[in-house]
Amino acid sequence: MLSHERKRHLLSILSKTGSIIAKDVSGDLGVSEDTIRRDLRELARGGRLKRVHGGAVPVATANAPFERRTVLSTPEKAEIGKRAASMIEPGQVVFLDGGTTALEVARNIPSQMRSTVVTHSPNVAMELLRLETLTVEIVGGRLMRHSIVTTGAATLAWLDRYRPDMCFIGATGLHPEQGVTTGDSEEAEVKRAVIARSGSAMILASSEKFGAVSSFEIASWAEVDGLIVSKAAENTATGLLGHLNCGIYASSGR
Amino acid sequence: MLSHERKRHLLSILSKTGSIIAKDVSGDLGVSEDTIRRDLRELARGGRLKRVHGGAVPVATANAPFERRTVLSTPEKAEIGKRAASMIEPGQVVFLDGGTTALEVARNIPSQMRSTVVTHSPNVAMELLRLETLTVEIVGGRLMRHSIVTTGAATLAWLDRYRPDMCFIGATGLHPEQGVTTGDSEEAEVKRAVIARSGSAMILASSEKFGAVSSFEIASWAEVDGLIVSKAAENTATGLLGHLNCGIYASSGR
DNA sequence: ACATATCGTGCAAAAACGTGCAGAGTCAAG
DNA sequence: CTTGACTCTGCACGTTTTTGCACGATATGT
Repeated sequence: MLSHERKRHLLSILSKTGSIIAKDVSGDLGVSEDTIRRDLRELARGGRLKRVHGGAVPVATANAPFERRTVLSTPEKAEIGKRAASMIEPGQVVFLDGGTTALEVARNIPSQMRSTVVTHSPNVAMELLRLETLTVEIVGGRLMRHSIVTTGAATLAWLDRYRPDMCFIGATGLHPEQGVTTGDSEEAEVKRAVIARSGSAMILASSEKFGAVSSFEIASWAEVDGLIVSKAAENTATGLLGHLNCGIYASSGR
Repeated sequence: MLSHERKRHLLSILSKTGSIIAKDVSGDLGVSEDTIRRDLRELARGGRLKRVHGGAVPVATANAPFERRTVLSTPEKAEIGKRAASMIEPGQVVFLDGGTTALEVARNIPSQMRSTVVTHSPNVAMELLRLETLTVEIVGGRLMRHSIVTTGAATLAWLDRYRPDMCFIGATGLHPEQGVTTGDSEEAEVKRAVIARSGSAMILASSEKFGAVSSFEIASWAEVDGLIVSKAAENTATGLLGHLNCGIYASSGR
């Protein structure tokens, strides 16, 4: 057995069982403990594992950069996400906005779904990679630190290439007279542009946005095709916005 | 038996069993060990395999199923990342590739750095958001599931808008004669395009890539301005690639 | 604190290595 | 057909790497 092979075997044991006991391995491989110890020392020098008395353990998993921003997600948002995801048909091209609710949409797309999702949010895109049969496209541009979406002239120019069947857009204000609004002008521009190019426009509407108005208009109600709300918020939504020519799609509950 | 035939046989053994032991093969084929060793040396020179004491193993790249997940980041990559990050000057526009080593570059950029980083990898972009004073831009396109970068015609078209001062590019093969290579043609195209548009091109070179050749060329050595390596790998790098007109930038150690 | 297991280092034998060289085979020009 | 240049292969020889063992030092557990 080649020494290189032996080292690979050691790393493989480590990743499978989480630890190495020098004596056991030396028996299994039919070489002396000294040899195993030497191998372990060299691997440790290369930082591939951590040497301990009696054997070795995996190197400290201090680097867990994932989930660096533990997104606060509420049950309501998850419910909306599930309802929105259920509207996606195979073969469609769908635009998905950024934000926590849109992330919930991504999380609830059924596996094996065969369609194309376009997004301008890197963390939504990362979440979508979970789905093996999905085509994911990212719209580039300058990345906004707070909302984790791309915006700006570049993003707008890029968007011009897409004509999605449907889009799911987040908003911070949903007011019967003031329309759909959000708090950042750049983001509002992107959302406007997406809605203008989409076959149908769905707003992800968590209940705390009802009746609120933010500084920048995304769309009037005439431009919006549907509102996705939780079951608990259905009545409130209908009371406030039901007279508008805009479908209200409520989740069936948990 | 012809030497060419023998070499094919060697490669076939390698792909089947994952390693070659010179003595065994020489016995099976009825030729001397010297001949096998010569063959192995030549194949290694061409980057088709990696020579080790006692025989040969596959060149360290794509076909390592279990290492893919476990070896997310090694100390060597972190070291390279730190060295690369230290080369970024305030005010510069820098392109950062995708991949684990590039991610380490992102992690090691000092806070308060005022420059612009362009990347086609959403997870690198997410990491860069840590830096409050940095401007981050994403190059859009179709997202590759495996490598987590965007590629394709859209990405290439978009790249045309950038002229970075410097770029940091990952690769899976670094061979004195075969140049810089990687395992996916779409990714190779993007890397090529970036290098062509950058003031200077730096390759993130972890040691297991030395002497390896992958299927698609990224650049010849003439097009590359520098190689970033760990301290431990500096001598190997100089020995193998030092004669090329290409700077070797070693980290100062941990 | 003491017994036991494990560790690191120095050392020597064995295995594998690279290199130079010579014989055998190949091929093309004369 | 002969000759000479060339390549491929195996062998000899000195060098390097790997490996197992001995021995004193260090860590672990009761």
